[in-house]
Formats: sequence, structure tokens, C-alpha cells
Amino acid sequence: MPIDKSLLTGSTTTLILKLLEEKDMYGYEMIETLANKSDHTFDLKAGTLYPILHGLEKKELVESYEQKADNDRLRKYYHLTKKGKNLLKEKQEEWTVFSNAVNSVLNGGLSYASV
Amino acid sequence: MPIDKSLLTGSTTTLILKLLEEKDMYGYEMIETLANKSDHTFDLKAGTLYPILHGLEKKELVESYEQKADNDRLRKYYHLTKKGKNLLKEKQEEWTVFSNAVNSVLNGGLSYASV
DNA sequence: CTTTATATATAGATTATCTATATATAATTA
DNA sequence: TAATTATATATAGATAATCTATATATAAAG
Repeated sequence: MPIDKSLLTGSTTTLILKLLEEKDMYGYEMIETLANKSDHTFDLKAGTLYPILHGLEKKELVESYEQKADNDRLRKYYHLTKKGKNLLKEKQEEWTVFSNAVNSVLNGGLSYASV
Repeated sequence: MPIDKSLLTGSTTTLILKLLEEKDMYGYEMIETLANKSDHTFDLKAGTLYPILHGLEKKELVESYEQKADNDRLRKYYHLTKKGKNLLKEKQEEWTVFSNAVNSVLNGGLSYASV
């Protein structure tokens, strides 16, 4: 079932940084990986992702370099910087605080501390 | 730690509807209840809440009526309609799908292996 | 009597994401 | 061989949700 996309606001950057924590990736690969890992709950459009990547690079959270694939196709890989790693850590903590708070309201005051 | 407010986008309506599922409330009360239940993670501004309430009423998800408090102060109470209850149910399911998907990415849960 | 808390309201700004469109090459299918 | 689909990146303009700032009014507290 497709979810209201506005839910993603504020989380997209965190998800992208998280992917890059595991390994360097190119844009198209991120779209596919996110779709797979989320069971297609996240189907980021190219027009959404690329501007975000440009913004992350401008803020020095990621660095990019070009590299040819086996088929000679040129891809633009992104690498997480130290600064990006630090932000990711913060953002993951924010997500925990936020999702616990939502669950507190939706579950009638009970909060989840367990992992 | 104050969280990035953009995370709330798309969830605010769900939280408000959830409060009204328990009992009728007036705006100011919702702001305080949300702050309390979320340990002040949610500190909705009046200028954020009231326009949302007007929108919910327009969509017939809530109904309003005025009532005087003990101190003669006039309050505008909101009541969840049948339509609102149905939407709430949907929104709660959406939240579950969404938060599970985020956790899948952030906790490195699902792998390619299964796909 | 002055400030703070309670209570509601609206206009305008901000910002993240979406839609639509554009380009180009590789791989597949007709 | 030609046409189509998948891969890959990019940008302009639109949309929508929330925030900031401002306004009004009364009750309670200092």
C-alpha cells in the first residue's frame, strides 16, 4: 500500500546518508536500494533524489567522484564525509526520539524504549 | 534535544485525530496534551494548530461546538466524526508501514538476498 | 496595575518534496 | 535494423505542510 509521501519529509536525507554509510553509491543505485530495503514503501523519484544529493555535496556531507562501470557507462558515486557521518548519527537519534514520541501518542501514552 | 520539525510533516493530522478519538478537546488543550504525551518533543504552535483544525472541519473529519468553561471562558471543542475515525485508522496503518520501512533501512534489516 | 497564561485567528514566508521535462547511452525486443 | 525500455543524471516550476509573526481578548497572578 502506498503511503502519504509527506511522511517522508525530514527523513529522506537520513535514509540517503545511511545508505552511504555502508558503501559508496551512485544516485540510481540509491533509488533501487531504498525501494528494495523498504519493500517499495520508498520509491524516490529521480527528480527528488538528485537535487538532494547536490545539496548534500554543497554542505560537504558527501563527496562525489565519477567512475566507469563495466559497460563503459559513467556513474557519479557519492561518498560519506566525516561531517556527514556525524550528521547521520544525530539524525538517527532524532528519528528515535521522534518515532517514540509518535508511538507514545498513538499507543495511548505507552512509550517504547526497547530496540 | 529538540528534533527537526520537518519530521512532523504528514504526522500532525494523525496525532490530532488520535487525541480526539479519546475525547472532545479544544485547541489549546490539544497543544498541551501533545506536549505532555510526547515529553515536549511536540510543541505545536497555535499558529500551526488552528489552521489545521479549520481544515479538518472543512473536510468533515471533525465537528466543532462552543462551550463555556467553569470560569465563563468560551472554548471551541472539536469532536471526531465517523469520517475522521476512518481516516485515523488508515493513518495509523500508514504510520506503521512508514516507520517499519525507515527502521528497515536504519537497522540494515532486509537484504538483497530475499529479492 | 502590569504581566503572564489562556484561547483563538489569519497572513505571509519557508522549505522539502513532487511533477514534468530534458538529455544521453545500453540493452532488449519487434 | 528499428523501436522501445532500462539505466543514469539534471533542472525548472508547482505543490503542500508547517512556521513565524502578528492580532485580539479575557482570566489569573504578581
